[in-house]
Amino acid sequence: MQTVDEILKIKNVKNTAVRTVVLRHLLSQEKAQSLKDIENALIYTDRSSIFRTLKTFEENKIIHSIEDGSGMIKYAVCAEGCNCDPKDLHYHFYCNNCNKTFCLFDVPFQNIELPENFKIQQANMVVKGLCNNCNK
Amino acid sequence: MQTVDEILKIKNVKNTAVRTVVLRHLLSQEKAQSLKDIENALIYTDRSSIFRTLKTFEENKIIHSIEDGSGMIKYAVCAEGCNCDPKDLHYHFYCNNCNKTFCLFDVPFQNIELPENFKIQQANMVVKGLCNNCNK
DNA sequence: CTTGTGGTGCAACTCGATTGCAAAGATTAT
DNA sequence: ATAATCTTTGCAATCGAGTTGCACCACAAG
Repeated sequence: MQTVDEILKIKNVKNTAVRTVVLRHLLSQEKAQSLKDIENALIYTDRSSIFRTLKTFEENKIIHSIEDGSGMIKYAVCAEGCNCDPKDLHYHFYCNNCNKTFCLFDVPFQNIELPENFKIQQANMVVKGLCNNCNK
Repeated sequence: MQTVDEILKIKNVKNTAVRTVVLRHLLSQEKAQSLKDIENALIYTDRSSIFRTLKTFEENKIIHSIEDGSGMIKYAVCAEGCNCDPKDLHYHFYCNNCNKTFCLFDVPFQNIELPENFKIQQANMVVKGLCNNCNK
C-alpha cells in the first residue's frame, strides 16, 4: 500500500494539511466515503475544504466517485496504476441494509457490446443487495 | 406498444389525469426523463403531483429509476413483462455530451459473480460516453 | 345526502452540493 | 529578506432537486 505522500507525489498534487488528512482517512476505510462521512470523521476540517479537496483528487485521478443511489456521492481511492479509463472499471456493491459501498476489485468486468457508434468513456456500475455482514 | 390505459390497468393503478399525461409523456420519449424534464414538458401539472405519480409508478413497476450521475434521477417505462427483478436488469447509457440517458435493452447482461455471501437485489448500471448522435 | 378515500396544487422545507469572499499560507520574482 | 502573486482554507450564504404538510376537490361507499 502506498503512503499518502507517495500518492500525492506520483499524481503531482501538492501536499497540504487538508489533503493529507482526507487522503489518509480515505485510505483507512474499507468502504467508499461520502462528503458527509468524511466531514463527520474530520471534525476540525471545513466541509468546503473537503469538498474542494475531493474535486482536486478526482481531477488528478487519486480517487474515483461512485453514485450508489444513496443520494450521496461516495469516494474511494483508486487502485495503484489506475487511470480511470474504461479498462480500470470495476463494480461497486451497495448494501441495502447497512448502506455501505464497496469496490469489487476482484469481480471481472464484462466487455460491453454497445450499439453502433456509441463510445464508452466511463461507467458507474452499482450492484445493490446485501453484503456478507448483513446477509445472515 | 401498450397504451397508457392498458398499462395502468395491468399494473392495477387507477387512471387519473396526471397519471395519464405523465405516462403518456414517458412513453413518447426515447430517453429517460428527470422530474425536471417532465415538469418542463407538462407545464400545467404541479411538480409535487408529478413527483408522487412517479413514486406510485415506481412502486407498481410501471417505470424504473436510473441514477446516471447527472444529479437527477431519471425515469423510464419498464419493458413489457418487467418485474424489476435482477433478471430484468439492463444497462443504461448516459451521453456526456447531450446528457441524454438511454435504456440499452439489447445489450446482454453479464451474470456477476459476487464475493461469498453477497446477495444481489437490484443494480444500477450506467455506461457513460458519447451516443451515436454525438460521436461524430 | 353524508362520509370517507385518494389525488392534486400550493407553499414551505430539507439537505447535500456548491460558490463568493476574505484571510492565511506558500511560492516566485525583485 | 521583502514584495508581489498564486493557492489553499474557513466561513457564510446560496442553489436546487427532492420531499412533505395541508387544504381543497373528485369520486365512491354507505
